[in-house]
Amino acid sequence: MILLSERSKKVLKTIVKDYIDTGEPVGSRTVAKKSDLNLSPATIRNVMADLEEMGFLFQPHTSAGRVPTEKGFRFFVDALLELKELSLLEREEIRSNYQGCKADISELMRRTCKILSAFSHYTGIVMPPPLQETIFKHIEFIRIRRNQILAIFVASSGLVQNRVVEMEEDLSQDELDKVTNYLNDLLTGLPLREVRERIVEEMRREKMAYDDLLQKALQLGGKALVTEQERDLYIEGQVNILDEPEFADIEQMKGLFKAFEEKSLLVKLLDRSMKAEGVQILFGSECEITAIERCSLITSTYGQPGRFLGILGVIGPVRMNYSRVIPVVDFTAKLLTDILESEWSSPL
DNA sequence: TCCTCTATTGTCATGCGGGG
DNA sequence: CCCCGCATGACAATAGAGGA
Repeated sequence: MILLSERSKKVLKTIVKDYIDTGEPVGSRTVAKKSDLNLSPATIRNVMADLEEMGFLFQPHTSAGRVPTEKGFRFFVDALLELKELSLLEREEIRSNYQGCKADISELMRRTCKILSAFSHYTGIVMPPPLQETIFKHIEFIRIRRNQILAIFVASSGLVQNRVVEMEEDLSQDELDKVTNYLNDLLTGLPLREVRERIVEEMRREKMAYDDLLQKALQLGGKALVTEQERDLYIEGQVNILDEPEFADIEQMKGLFKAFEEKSLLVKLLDRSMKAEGVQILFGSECEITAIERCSLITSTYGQPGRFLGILGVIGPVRMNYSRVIPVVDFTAKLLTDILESEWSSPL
């Protein structure tokens, strides 16, 4: 923990706040006026020089004011930030956004993402619960053309997933209906992570019975349901970031949008944040992704402690209104947890 | 391209108050 | 009474912005 005098803290706080408001470097005169310290600009300058030496501030050029560094922001959010509680009205407003989508998990995720983006005015991201944890409810196969079958999987959560499966051998729709019935009998009620074992086990047994169709059914089920751990990511409100002057540079912006597009990097980053409970803040370079190094990421896990289902958050400029966005992320995560606990985990 | 204007800085001499 | 630390106002230096 870094030790700073009360005065230095106040100066730093004033600078960070002002910088968040204006986006402009902050000069000693401004600090002298805006802080409740009754000191002259020359005195503030000395403090600012100290803070710069310690790495909390930096100067874009000699005749400019100071801008907080990442370290400055980090100290600000860790030690100086006063959170502004969401008003009752805002809470109600957020809650009302969930009306009527509780059965469908992808809709739930999409709305959560929209809420995050709308209430923060930045970019919302939500990583849904891993498919592995969902419970098998129903599967349906439809023949599209020779060797190609559309698999429609419905989880008890309401999640629906479509996938096109290639089969070496052709199956008629009639056969597929039998396959459908067989698999539904076999798998209903199982969490997806147990489906693989069940299929393997069943294949071994069916081999003994030499039932060709059932063999194929199991093969098909395996292809449709057993997936590598791919995780989807919902992103909403990318455009909001364009309003920020920091991203006026075209190259910067391109990189940022590319990062939004290939989600795998973000997924990795979010996975890392899954380890800790509650609200977390990562600044630019801490994210270890060059494209978003001018951004910061506020996340929170959702689900019960010890059994997190996923993670959600907001990406915005480092110069972000933390006192507002942190409560939005926190509240949304808790609300989503409640919704999932009451609707989603209940059997069928 | 160059010049002027403006904002901000660092530094320095000065003054003030407390402790020895 | 002197010394020390600290706050302050004055001032020159510097660099970006904007106009000719």
